[in-house]
Order: sequence, then C-alpha cells, then structure tokens
Amino acid sequence: MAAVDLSTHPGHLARRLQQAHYLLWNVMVSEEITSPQFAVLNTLVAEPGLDQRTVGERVGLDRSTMSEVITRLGRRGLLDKVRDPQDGRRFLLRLTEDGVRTHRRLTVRTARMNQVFLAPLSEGEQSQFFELIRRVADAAEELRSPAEPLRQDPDRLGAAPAPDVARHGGDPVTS
Amino acid sequence: MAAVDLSTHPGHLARRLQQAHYLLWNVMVSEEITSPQFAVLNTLVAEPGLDQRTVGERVGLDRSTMSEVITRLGRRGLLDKVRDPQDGRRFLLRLTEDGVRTHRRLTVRTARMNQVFLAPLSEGEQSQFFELIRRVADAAEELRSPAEPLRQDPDRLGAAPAPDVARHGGDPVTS
DNA sequence: AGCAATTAATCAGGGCACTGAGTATTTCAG
DNA sequence: CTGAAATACTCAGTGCCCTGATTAATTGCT
Repeated sequence: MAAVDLSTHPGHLARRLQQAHYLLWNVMVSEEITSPQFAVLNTLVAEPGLDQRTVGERVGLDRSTMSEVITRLGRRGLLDKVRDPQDGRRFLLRLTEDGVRTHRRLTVRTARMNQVFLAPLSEGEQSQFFELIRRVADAAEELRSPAEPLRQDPDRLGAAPAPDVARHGGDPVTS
Repeated sequence: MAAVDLSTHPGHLARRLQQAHYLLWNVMVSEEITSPQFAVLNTLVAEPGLDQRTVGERVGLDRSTMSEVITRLGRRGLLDKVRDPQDGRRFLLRLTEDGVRTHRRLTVRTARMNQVFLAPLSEGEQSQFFELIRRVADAAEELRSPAEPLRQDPDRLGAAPAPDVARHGGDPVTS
C-alpha cells in the first residue's frame, strides 16, 4: 500500500545502469581490467607522473579506493609507483610499456562496448543522456565540496534546501 | 596522446552518478539503511511473503548480494525470514512492525532527497532522464537474459534474439 | 520408487566505495 | 628552530556486486 515506484528513483536507476554496464564490460572489454582501472590508465596516458590523490580526483575515486586500485595495477605490472623526491609523502605514478599497450587495446574495445550499450538511443538522445547525467552528478558533487566558496551558510546539509521544488501537486513518489 | 574523454563514457558517468547518490543518501536519508536495503523493504511492503530470489529479481540484486542484504535487515530486526512449508528450499520474507515503520519514515526522506538530487533538471528533463536511463539499462539486461518467450513457440528457445547493435554509421568513439 | 536434473540459498573470493583512525612527511606559526 | 597543523597515503571495518562452488530440497524421468 505505501510502496513507491522505484523506477522514479534516480538512485535505483543509477544502480541498475551501473550493474548493466559492469556486466557488459566483463563480456565485451575485459575480465581482468575493470572500468575504474581503465579510467586510471587513461588518466596516466594523458598525464604521466601524477600522484595518487590527483589521479583520484580526475577519475572520481577516493583516497582509499585509489590505494587499492593502484596496488592491483602495480601487481599486474601496468604501472610504476615511485616516491616523489620533491615531496616524500607523494607517490608518482607512471604507466609501464605493458600499461600503455593494455590501455590502447582496451580503448578499442571500450569504444565498441559504448556503441552497443548506447545503441537503444538515437544520436541526439545520447547527447541528452550524457548531458543530463553529467549535470545531476556535478550538482550533487557541488553539494559536498562547496568548490568555489560562494559565500553561503555552510550548515544546510541536514536541513531541507530546495525551496523551489515542491510545485507540482501530485508528487511522483508519494505513498 | 591516445587518451579518451571519459565524460563520453556511459559507464564512467553511471559510476559517478551512483557515487553522488550514495553520498547524498547518507546525508539526507539514512546512515543505517542503504538504498538497496530500502528497495527490499519497499518490495516487501507491496508484496509480503515473497522469497529471496523473487525480491532480488524485483529490485535487481543477485542471489549472493540478496543473501547478505537480507541478513543485515534481519539482524536489525526489520524483517523475518521463515522457511516455506510448501517448499523447503525457499525462505519467505515479511517485514516486522519496525520494518514497516522504518520504510514509512524513509519514504518521506527519500522523496525529499530525490527532489534535491534532481533539482538541476526541469520537469521535462527529469522525465527524459528517467526514460533514457531506463531504456539503456533495460536493453543491456535484455542482452544477457533473452527475456521470456511470450508464446510457446518451441523453436526459438536457444536462439539469440538481438540482431540489432551496430547501426548508425557515424560512431563517436571509433577505434 | 529411485536417481538425475533443477532450484533456493549460502559460502569463498575478488573488486569497488565510503568513513574514521593511524603513519610519515612537509609546512607553518611563534 | 621547534612543535602544531596540514597533507599523502595506508589500514580496519562495513556494505554492495559479481562469479563459481557447495548444500539442501524439489521435480522430473524412467
């Protein structure tokens, strides 16, 4: 009776989307290298010698997960990790030959997979798809890290913001 | 040089979207009950007495994860798990009073959170958002499980039902 | 009836994701 | 210059997510 329709819950959809992607990735791209691992390789192809924290920032992995992922990639011999002589807290990351080769190989497959994954959408819809998800994700990230301090009360996380939202009478997820 | 733009990779976007949702959920909904757990509660409000497998099917959780989630919810006293007297392999699931109360409380907060989460999109864009994600996720799921034969046509059980895929010529991320 | 699939659930194991605590190193303030 | 604060990384603990193997119960086939 009081149950809601999960198909109108963005979190539920996001989870299903990611699961679907995970499965297709395993089939079409690699069973060894995961999508987050590929993101790390990709970042280091563009900018060799970054430290872990910065790579994590680029691809959206937190410090702990980053640590694990780097360990795995290092274990597979895809990257080297050396202490920064300038700053002994940092580790600088650089792909090995094998890492570069692996990235190149997976890039091709990833492109193919993306086509299959997005095949149900027209070209225009694909752009919309990217755009909408990006906007929602970016906005939610802003909520956490105020980024540019826009000079607002820092204490409104627990409260109910969004005074503009509740306009449409029949809200979609009410009991 | 050969690096790709991750913002055109649906998998990367899906991951970022889910992470953003996870964080907001923790702040605005609950630190105890997760979004997948809520999905299970929600299903059992609508259909008490389902077995684990069916609930997992409804919310998109595989048998293993389902087992863990059920254990946690049971440990918190939110649901009861009893063996099906008709079929001793199954466990039938039913919310406790506390489970129902928890679901009701979280339903309100979840609705608020969804509004905040989707606030960057207009009403029309929100519909698009749901629609596009749903279509992609559904299609990807079809790729794995050939769905159910709507007739009893006996000669297409093992056949591959999806001859579509590579259609539009101008691929955005070609090898 | 009796034995071979099939099915529901669990377990083992690998990986992603977060928080909070701990370690080492650098920076900064007095 | 020296002790406090900040920073980079690691570790412990929890939870989600998948596959493949295992266990227990049911169904199906002869």
